[in-house]
Amino acid sequence: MIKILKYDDSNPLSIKEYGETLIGKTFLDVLDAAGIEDDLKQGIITKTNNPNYKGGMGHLIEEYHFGYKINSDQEPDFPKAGVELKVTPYEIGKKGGYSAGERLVITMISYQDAVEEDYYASHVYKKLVLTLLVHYLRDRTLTRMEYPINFVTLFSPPEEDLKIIQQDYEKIITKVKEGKAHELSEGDTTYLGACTKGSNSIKSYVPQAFYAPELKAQKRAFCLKQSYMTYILNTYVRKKVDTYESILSSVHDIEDKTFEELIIGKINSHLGKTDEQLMTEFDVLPGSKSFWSSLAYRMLGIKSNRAEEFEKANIEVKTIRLEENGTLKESISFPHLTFIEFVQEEWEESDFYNDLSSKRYLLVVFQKQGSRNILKGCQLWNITNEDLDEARIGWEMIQQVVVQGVKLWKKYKKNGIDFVVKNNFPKKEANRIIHIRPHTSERYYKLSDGEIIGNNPSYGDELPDGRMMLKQSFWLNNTYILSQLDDSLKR
DNA sequence: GCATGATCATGC
DNA sequence: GCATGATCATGC
Repeated sequence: MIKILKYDDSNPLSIKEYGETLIGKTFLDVLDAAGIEDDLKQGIITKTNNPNYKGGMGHLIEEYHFGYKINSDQEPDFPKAGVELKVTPYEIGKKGGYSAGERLVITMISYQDAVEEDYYASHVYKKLVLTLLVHYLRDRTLTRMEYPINFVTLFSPPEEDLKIIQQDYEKIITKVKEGKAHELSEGDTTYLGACTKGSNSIKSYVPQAFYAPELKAQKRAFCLKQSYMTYILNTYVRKKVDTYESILSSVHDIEDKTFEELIIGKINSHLGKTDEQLMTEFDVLPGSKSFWSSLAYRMLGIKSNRAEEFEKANIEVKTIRLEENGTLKESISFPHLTFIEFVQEEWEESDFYNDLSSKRYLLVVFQKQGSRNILKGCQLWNITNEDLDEARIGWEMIQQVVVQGVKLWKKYKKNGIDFVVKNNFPKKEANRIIHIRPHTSERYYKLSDGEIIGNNPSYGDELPDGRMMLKQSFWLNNTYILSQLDDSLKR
């Protein structure tokens, strides 16, 4: 049977226009519109509603709206038009913010074949240079078939982004060529990442057949990072104008150096200056909470404390202040956890894992010298897979304590009146990478005998057994951060 | 000297 | 109202 397509599959605009007829429909509506017979329909619904059928949403649109059979070859979905179709979720947060629900997977990284050296001729480039983005709202109170499709957008990354993506691409294929695919991590790069693929991490390790057959590496795919997709969603899909200042003034800034070199160069051009000198130079007032961060952003040429590229790349600026003797007092905090969710999480799906593995830091290092702080330099840092695995052990130990029931007891101070509430979480030295600690304005506990400590329950977090404990956050150990700094920053 | 529980203070 | 950069106070 020859199927007549309802659009011109060699014309991107025609594909887009036909795609736009999806807007306002749910996945169920799409099936209905396709006139699928009832008995067949029930099977499709069951299959698509199964959360383990990850590609289900996309397959349904390809097959029942656009009317072509899915393929897993590396060409764009509409080869004659050079358009790739991506069906991808977005979410609306508690405060009304829109964010991408997932990273956008482009294509697998092959360990079987030689890498594609020429970026512009690569499958990655062909697939991401022109994409029809179909965004549906992932509202978890509904079944998958009830999710509404609300945006259809023909998207091409801007020139500057394509250049940064090229630099990311080179970085990834270089590691693969060196037989170091096992060292790949999504945090290594700026917009284009090497994300893990395959549900069970043990099973998804395969030999690096072409470049290092004796070494296994986790299966990975090229992807556009979730942070990047969130920016695209808000700027190009929803067309909101609340954009951030850009570090790049044009693509020329990164023609003869990489984006990373550009960033590091901008900071390092101020090497050896004191906080006082920088303060005067950039007219930043001392005493504010954002003082250190402001200095860093001004050195990058940004007037606010947000930069477009950093939002897209999920890069966080952290100023590190070393003591005169070279030690580091502060640890780095993460958002507080929610115990009820925490006890049910698997490491690789956990909030903390997602945060820690996808985040990259621009560490801007100062060292105290007398009453001043001297700029020692900066470093783009993200955690290695090995250290991530060590963090997992710490995380699991903490999780075990919550599962078994945290022990809480009062310890009175010498005055016999004041007390602190102690707990049996693993101590900081129990794990090289992370520890757990509170991070709130006040304390709040509800003990097993019903006694309440504190005034404001919003500082407490419910334990699985109904008691409440002061909200807790994961922290990267100060000693670990210090160990990760380049030697040149510590001298 | 440092870990740990706690809290201050700012700014989104 | 809350998250988070920053810092404190106690006690081992």
